[in-house]
Amino acid sequence: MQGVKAMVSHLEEALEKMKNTGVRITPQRQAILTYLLETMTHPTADEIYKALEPYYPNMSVSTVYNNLKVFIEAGFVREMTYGDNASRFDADMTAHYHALCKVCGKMTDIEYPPLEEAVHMATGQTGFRAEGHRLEIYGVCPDCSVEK
Amino acid sequence: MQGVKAMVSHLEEALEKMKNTGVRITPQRQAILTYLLETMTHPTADEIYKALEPYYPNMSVSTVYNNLKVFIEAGFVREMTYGDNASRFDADMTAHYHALCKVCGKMTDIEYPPLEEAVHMATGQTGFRAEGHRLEIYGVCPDCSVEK
DNA sequence: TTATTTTTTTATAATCATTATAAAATAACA
DNA sequence: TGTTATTTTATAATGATTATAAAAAAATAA
Repeated sequence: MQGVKAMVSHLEEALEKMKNTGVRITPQRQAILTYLLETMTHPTADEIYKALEPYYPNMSVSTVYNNLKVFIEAGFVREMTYGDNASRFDADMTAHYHALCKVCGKMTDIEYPPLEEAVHMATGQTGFRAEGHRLEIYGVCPDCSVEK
Repeated sequence: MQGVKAMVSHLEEALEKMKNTGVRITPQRQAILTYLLETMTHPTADEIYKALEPYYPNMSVSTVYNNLKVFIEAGFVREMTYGDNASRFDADMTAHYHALCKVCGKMTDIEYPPLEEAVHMATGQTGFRAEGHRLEIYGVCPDCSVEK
């Protein structure tokens, strides 16, 4: 949870960085970024769009998507992807985790002792009743590291 | 990595359990499950469909989806979801993890020391060059635990 | 300032994974 | 064998995201 002060400075920092890298600071961009910094709910693109629609009556959903991509590339925003790839299925029900290659999309098993402690701490902290968890490493697989 | 022996027994076990719970063992079901047990590539629904198409020329994609759901409910298969929900965006770039409520969809922050060790071990094991990682707890949030 | 160029936004259509629906096929059971 | 329940198929619908092209806005040059 970040305070108002940190939030404002994050906004200023972001605007500064955008200015320096030649990315225009449009009203829509400022609104989307401000909304993301203000809200704690990890909104979807559509939620952002709906929240800003009253203030920007003819803003397009594309604008939200386009600018989210800009922010992600600039490192201001992080995406938790659930929507742009197909689900993958695994018949190995033993406890294990996965590494995903961002180049070729390959998914590799990781053998690692279950993160009981982390899960326990998380449930205590959030009050969640945990039914499962996933750890995923994102990066480049050895095959894709070779070339280039 | 599971051996052929374990695989066969998993198949038999699954077929047995299906028989006991009144789920019919159709050729398509057996083919999908066998393929999932044989392959190590964590295939998508479409990959499964394409792999089995030559042998079952008029099988439908729906059949793949339907039966994957059956297997998941029976506990034979696990789904790594990337495709049935919208992405969520977070402007808090500090290292933290998330808990997701399967009832209301709410996403809650978890403060936890970064899993450096797990990531390090994973990169050593897989040869991946890691650029990031995610830990997610799945379960029911306190609000949704109350009612029912 | 005005004209020109570049970037951004908008509106709309296209794509892709997934789900819903209903008819046809199959299997179980009486 | 006839009847019922389940499963498969084919097709359409949905929903998130991306692509495209024209319009608008901002930056730059003259």
